[in-house]
Amino acid sequence: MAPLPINIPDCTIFLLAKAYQKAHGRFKTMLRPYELTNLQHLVLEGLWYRQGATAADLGKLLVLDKATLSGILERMIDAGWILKKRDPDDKRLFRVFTTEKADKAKQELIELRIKANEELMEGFSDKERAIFKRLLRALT
Amino acid sequence: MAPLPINIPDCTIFLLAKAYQKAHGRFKTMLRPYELTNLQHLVLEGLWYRQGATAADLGKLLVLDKATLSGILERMIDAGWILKKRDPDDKRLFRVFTTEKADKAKQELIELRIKANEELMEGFSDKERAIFKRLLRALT
DNA sequence: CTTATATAGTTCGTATACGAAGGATTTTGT
DNA sequence: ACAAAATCCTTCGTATACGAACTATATAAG
Repeated sequence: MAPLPINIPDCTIFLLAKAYQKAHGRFKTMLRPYELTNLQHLVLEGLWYRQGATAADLGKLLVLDKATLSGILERMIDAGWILKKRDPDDKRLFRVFTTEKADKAKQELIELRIKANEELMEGFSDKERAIFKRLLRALT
Repeated sequence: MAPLPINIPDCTIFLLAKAYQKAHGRFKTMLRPYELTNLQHLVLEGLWYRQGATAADLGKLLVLDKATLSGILERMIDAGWILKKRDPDDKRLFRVFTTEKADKAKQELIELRIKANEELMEGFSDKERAIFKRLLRALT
């Protein structure tokens, strides 16, 4: 019954955490020249997909806590990546838009993410990539 | 050449982040009654595996930044889970040990992690579990 | 045996994460 | 119409993360 010996490297949650940690770290490094963090990049992609989304919309789309998003958006406004505009019809919410600065880097930033994904799975066959994505999706 | 339309849910890095986020959140909830965080639990398992490890050892074993570990160990000492003892032969380092409080909960805590892993992959077949772990391991 | 270098930890600064509480505003139920 | 409930967002508290600078100690080099 004793689940010993303990084998941490065999724990799937641990493996998942470490795979994420590594992928995150690599993309973070790639983003450094742009002075963007991973989440800030994600928010930009979300906005290019849904320009004018509210913070709540972004939270749902990107699966981010609204408290987390609040700080991220603030820093992105300070850095000139995005703009917030109060919705005149519902003064509780505001809508978020990318700035020209962001849009100028759009192609480059999207290609960067694609490249990061490619590098992440460069050792995987097409079949493995498909399985991996399917299993990850099943966990979300 | 234009990589549009953007499809965030198809980005493997995003899927990995969200799968991790969910698994992490679920285990966090399971740990709440013990007043332990995910990383604190991980440190305990690391110590049960390598009692008397130095912070540097733990950092290597658990793939944690030493700066991160520093704060975690401090809070665990305050909560009475672990102890630090200076190494008499090398006064730069100290060795970390679990306390009786931790050891009393050992079986329960290890079983909890096993249960969390089981729940995480309950929808996967044995074959899928093996593939998933193999692919995750390949990323680390 | 000193100086140069390497290693162990801490501390600082910045950026997530997220539960919980709070303020503003809108919608609902009667 | 109006109090109650729901929604949007901010703020606070705590816990990661991690690069960089710093202190203390140990080891290597000449």
